[in-house]
Amino acid sequence: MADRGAPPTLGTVMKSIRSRNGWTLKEMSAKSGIPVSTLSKVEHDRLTLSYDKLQQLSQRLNIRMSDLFAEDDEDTAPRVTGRRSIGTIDQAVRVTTDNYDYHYLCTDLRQKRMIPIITRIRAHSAREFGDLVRHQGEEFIFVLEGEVEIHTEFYDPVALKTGQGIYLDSSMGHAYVVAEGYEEALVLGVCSSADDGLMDSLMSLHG
Amino acid sequence: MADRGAPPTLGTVMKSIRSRNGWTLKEMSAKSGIPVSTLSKVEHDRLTLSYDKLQQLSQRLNIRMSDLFAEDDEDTAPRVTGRRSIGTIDQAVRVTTDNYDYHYLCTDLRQKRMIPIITRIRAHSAREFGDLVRHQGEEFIFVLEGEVEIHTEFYDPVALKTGQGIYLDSSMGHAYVVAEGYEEALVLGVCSSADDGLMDSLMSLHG
DNA sequence: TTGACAATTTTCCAATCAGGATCATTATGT
DNA sequence: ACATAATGATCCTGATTGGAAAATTGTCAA
Repeated sequence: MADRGAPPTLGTVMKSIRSRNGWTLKEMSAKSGIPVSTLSKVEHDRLTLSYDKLQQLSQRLNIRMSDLFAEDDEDTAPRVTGRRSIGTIDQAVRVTTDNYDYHYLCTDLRQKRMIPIITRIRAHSAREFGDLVRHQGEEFIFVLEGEVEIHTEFYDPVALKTGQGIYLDSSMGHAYVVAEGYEEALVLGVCSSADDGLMDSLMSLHG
Repeated sequence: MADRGAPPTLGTVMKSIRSRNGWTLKEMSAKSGIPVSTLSKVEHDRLTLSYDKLQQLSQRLNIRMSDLFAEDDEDTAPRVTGRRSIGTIDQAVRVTTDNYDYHYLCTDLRQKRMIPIITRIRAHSAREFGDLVRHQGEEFIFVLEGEVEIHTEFYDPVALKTGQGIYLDSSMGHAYVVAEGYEEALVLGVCSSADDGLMDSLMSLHG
């Protein structure tokens, strides 16, 4: 049944969690370590919880954060099948760092499983690049122009010509630099997981 | 990045989100609607946020709750820990269908989250192509050579030139055909792997 | 049905903290 | 020196926690 207008508050969610498990406020209080009075107030929307309490709740009650915040429940949210986004480099969201020049594609599409990024590489040596980069997830890099040298934590450096690609575990330290004899190189990268890029350490380390 | 003992506070998380996107506090403030002073305090762990602010943040910044709370998400954990695979078109696993000529890259790497495929397109019209294709997951297609016409279930056809890409929900019917005036087209596709059943459905539909 | 009586829930209150505005200070880069 | 970014220091209103006291609800025997 359609998710009728009722905007699910934290109180609603908490109450449903509690009754679903047949707990009294006292029991829930014991399990969560949050006083009965507070729980009561939350359930009546006279109060919400702050970060620490939410975390405490999620941990002690063994529930996921996404359960506390009303996110699409496959029961209530009619899965909109059919989204798409066209990505061109000049419509891309551009982010510049010392080593890279990122062009995030299709940023209008949220919550995607993969992040496509066109990247211009500037560094010409591992030394110039600096520390290897690590982040969550996996990535696939495909060379569009020039030639790229892939440095990783556990392998010897390897060169990729235009038209070649590499797939790697992003949590393994890695760095892409322009190969000998080239000024620049352009690659298409696709990163798995968490929306909106995972290039955190890139930016913080080399921004 | 190894999940070293560092206790992931809200401040830590927020800071990494911010630097990952290359935002200043001011920019992040504008995007999120939360004052700079508050953001600064949060990042320095002199403050946390309460339910409504967290929700506001997650909505305005288009990030998921699970990103705000650093919970190891199996969604983001690499399945190919510390591994890599180089993919060239001539080492690819080739699969031929009526409409496409697939070159599966990096097939030596199992259990990956994404499947990179170089595809040569032969069909020149939706009619010639036949029924639209549907399968689980999402895909990003990038045009390497020629020009491609993207037909989908819910959108008008659109043409992609070399260097352009499209990201779409694969469960929406789709078909790629060569655009007018071109003999063939070559695209790089990356499919989110829901895992490996993909190859089967592709092959059964067009084999 | 009524009157204990206990369990559960809600209200009340005090201490603390979140949230925001403003000004001062310290880099950093132009 | 100048603009921008980041941080710190106040100050203030309103929200949050949590303990304890009231109110509600449920149970059961007479």
